[in-house]
Amino acid sequence: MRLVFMGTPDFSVPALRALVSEGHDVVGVFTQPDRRAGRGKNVKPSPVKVAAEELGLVVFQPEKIKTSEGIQQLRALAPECIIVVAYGQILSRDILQLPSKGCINVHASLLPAYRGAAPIHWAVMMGESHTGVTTMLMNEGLDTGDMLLRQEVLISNEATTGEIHDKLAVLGGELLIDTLCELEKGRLIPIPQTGESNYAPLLKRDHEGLDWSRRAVDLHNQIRGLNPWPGAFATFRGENLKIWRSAPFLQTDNASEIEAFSQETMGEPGQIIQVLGEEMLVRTGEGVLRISEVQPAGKRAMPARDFFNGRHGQVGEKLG
RNA sequence: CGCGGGGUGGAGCAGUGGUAGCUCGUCGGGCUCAUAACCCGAAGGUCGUCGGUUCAAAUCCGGCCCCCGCAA
Repeated sequence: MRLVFMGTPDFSVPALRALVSEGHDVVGVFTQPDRRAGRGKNVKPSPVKVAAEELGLVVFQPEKIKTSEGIQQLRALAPECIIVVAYGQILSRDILQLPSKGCINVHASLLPAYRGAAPIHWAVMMGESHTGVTTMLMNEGLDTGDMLLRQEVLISNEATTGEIHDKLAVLGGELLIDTLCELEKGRLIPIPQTGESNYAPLLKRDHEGLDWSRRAVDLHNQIRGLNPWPGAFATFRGENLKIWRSAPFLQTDNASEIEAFSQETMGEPGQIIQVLGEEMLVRTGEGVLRISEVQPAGKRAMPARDFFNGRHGQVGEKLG
């Protein structure tokens, strides 16, 4: 089938590669323009652009695809179907109607849950036990089109957004191939999205701060949900401190730790109860959080104990 | 030239001109029913790199390499 692919970040790359290796005719790839990004503000191509060029595909990077120029480029390619995987631009009605077989989107959630820009982050942060990928026929709403196929995955209690992201990126590619296969056979039955939906908005700075009066489990979900990007942070002696790895304290843990747990009644949320092994034990609004990996500004990530040692930390000091 | 922090024994840090120190770890010994707790002792560093200033540099000056936070 004659396809146009639209995508931008790492998440989109496995899908693009899958299309090519399955022999689909990808006649053009649309991705966001190169932007100044990172330290030093150097211009960087998107991951999709890098992959597309490596695969020898033609790349288009309109600033706004819905302008007449973008639409003309697209029309000239005469795609039968447009595949969209995290492109980052809204497709207007005339674009949606351009391909005869419609526009298919791969979205990283089990729709209608977690529509929007950051579905994986939010699913992990909310402590969901599972999530998945869904393919759908795009319409003008935000992730509201009729669903085609879906694939579920489990989110373990320790899983990070990064791990789920990588898993879903690959599964998304596979699901896309299946979807196209069924589409060609005319066997797809679009299913309207019904039931409760919610949104997973773009992450903002205030989603990253840790509030120690929350429950240890919730804090842990937030921490792994923001790993490896952008990272949850607390403060120590007024300086920002990213918290990368944690675990809520469990009663099944060993005896010496239960002793620590008993001290929970003493101290306030955010207070460092003690340092055990590589971990700092911190009192929260409910339960104790074990913090194992942190990163001060300007430094690389390190075991919590090393951080504590280097600062000559005192038990009883508080994280903000 | 976007803003900024940093490269010091295995780890994390202190140390702004006069032969390097702290916490942890490691090794040996002791205490203990026991311990990641406590006590005693020990090993381990060309202070990122190249060059300059100086009687003398981790500390001052210049070049280079590398790591990271913010912002995007």
